[in-house]
Amino acid sequence: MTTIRELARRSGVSVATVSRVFNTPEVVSQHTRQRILDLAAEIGYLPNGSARTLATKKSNMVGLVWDTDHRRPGWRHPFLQEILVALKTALSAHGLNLLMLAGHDAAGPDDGQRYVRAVRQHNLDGAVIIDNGTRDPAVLALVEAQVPCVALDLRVDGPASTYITSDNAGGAALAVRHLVERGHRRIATITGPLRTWPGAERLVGFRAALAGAGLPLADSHVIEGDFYLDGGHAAMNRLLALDDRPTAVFVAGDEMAVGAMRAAQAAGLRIPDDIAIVGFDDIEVAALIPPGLSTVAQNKPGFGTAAAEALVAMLHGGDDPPKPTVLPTTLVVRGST
Amino acid sequence: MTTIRELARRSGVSVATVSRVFNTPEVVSQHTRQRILDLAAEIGYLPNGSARTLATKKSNMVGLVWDTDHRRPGWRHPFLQEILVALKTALSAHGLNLLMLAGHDAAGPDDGQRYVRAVRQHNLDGAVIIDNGTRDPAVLALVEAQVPCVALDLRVDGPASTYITSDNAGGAALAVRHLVERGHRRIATITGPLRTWPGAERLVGFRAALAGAGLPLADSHVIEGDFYLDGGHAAMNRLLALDDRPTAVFVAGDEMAVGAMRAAQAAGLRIPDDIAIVGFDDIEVAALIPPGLSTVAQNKPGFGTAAAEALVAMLHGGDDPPKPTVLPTTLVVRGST
DNA sequence: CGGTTACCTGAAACCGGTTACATTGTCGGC
DNA sequence: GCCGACAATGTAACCGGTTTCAGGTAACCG
Repeated sequence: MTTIRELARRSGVSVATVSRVFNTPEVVSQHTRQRILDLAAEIGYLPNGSARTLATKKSNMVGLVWDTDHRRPGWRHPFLQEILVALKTALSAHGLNLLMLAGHDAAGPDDGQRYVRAVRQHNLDGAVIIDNGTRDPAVLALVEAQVPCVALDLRVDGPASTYITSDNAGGAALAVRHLVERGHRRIATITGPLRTWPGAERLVGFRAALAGAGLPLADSHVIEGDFYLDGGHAAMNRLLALDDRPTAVFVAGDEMAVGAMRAAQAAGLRIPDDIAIVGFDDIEVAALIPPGLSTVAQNKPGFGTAAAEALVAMLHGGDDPPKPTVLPTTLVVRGST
Repeated sequence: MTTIRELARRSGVSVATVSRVFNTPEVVSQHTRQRILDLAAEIGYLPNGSARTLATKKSNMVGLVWDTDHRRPGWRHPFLQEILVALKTALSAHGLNLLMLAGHDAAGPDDGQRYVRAVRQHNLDGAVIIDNGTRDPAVLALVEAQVPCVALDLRVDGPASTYITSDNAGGAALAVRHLVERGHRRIATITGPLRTWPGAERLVGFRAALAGAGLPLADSHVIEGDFYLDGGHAAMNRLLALDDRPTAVFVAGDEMAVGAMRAAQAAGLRIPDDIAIVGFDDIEVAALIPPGLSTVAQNKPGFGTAAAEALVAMLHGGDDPPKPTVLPTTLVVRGST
């Protein structure tokens, strides 16, 4: 484990000069710089990150806040992996690493300050928050503490935070217009949890698009779901039991949509002839389950890259946080409509 | 940002005593300890992780090596999310955090030492490696550098490393015995990439179980796949074109199995009557795609918890690395057999 | 009552970097 | 020939902890 003093000694300069070679190379003469770099490569010198962080208070690490929903043990994010890949790639291009922060199951006190504590303790430069639908006070504490934050699918608002989200309302409208074009007039919806931003926005877009098409919407045709398969299944059963059963359903999440399709099929209905279904997300199963789920696709890697860019902008820029990013959605038509 | 000196000053003791309160509380008198702890809580003192790491050379962070396969942009791990949840939970119970290391797409030189560099630079205590099928030299360099490592589904061998894997051979045998019980005699297989440990082992188990049942295996009935949907599709088409077409196929990965099912269905075959299929993994789609994919289920969270335990054992234990963990597999029977 | 011993605490060196400030040497201009 | 500007480097304080070593006090013992 060679240190900076060792390298300085061997190259006959002071530690300050060596330090400058790595931090402000332009101020050290071409000649000594090259000599030091060569020697560094030869003896395999690596600056110690902790020492550097201690001195500069910058760690080049950002926290990843992604906690499970303790009320829902089996909770899965529909496309966490795609986000993570894109996020990691985009961050590491800027020399940033991702530290996964311990959630509510961590050791130690859980007073709603756990993320703030982690950030302070590790000198994290910022954080990326992946919403899990629980209104976790620890997350809010993070934006309140003015840690540079970018949240995914969670609307946060603070002097050092911004968020990334899909065009949820627009996507819902795409779905509605598609169904209207197919001739549907009685269109219902199974929403996400309305306390979540995507859940709420997709319903807003749905309502607006229906109104825009001059179509009525019965209260019974709006059922709040939970983004889970079973929830979609149950919600669809309630819709099917109605006297004025809809001919089409916009389901605000693919997982639920799959559950809804199964409920419809179990009830002996044919898709799309007896009932059409449009989902949201475009997860892998959507293409695989017969007759194919038409759905509103989200730009999954876009979340990761946009989050990274926004965060880097905050870290380097310094001034106001970037405006929220709204990722466009696209309609993917398959057999269910 | 209160420091240890500040806390020491305010509580009228030396920094050494404060430090001891947090590290070796038993050596400081009950009375002063309590006083310091109270004051610490009151003014919100948090030990600085970087300073601590600098002094102790322990960071309480472990690296997560999980890189994408650059030859396969869309590559997804079949159950990364389950592993991550379990891993994170189990590690944080021991006060350990997970640092996601930048892969081949990182900034800086890529000479096969990138993970070793990252470990040294951040003083990581160890690493968890999730195999991606590429024989990445940077991963091997990590175990060679004797960084405490535990690998998932990758057989590594070193004085400071161990691995976790499913009982791949046993699982394959479960599948074969199940098919034999159903009366099948001509059983083929679509394997994973044979350079991967699961790919190779599942074939070994398959062969052994067939032999154990006294059944022959034609060379043409073994097709090497790639764990991808399209690969499974193509491989199945090759099997279907054979003169002695098998009546059952053991497909060594669910993703491929789904592709295989679609190929069979596209060829007008009925599942399971014309051809039976057993997969491996038990991913979510397996239950959703009609008629339901019978499959060998892996203990997905088990990978994460076992990895955490093995790593903790290495970090605390100090002596020989723990024996490799082999997680039991179970057969899940659905409509495809 | 003197000498151990055990227990608690403090002083100071150290971990490996960064950086404000001081120093040295060169060069151009007058 | 002197002065100021500038470029290159060195000195040393500092970041916030941990830990070795030594010192002081009280209890215990014969």
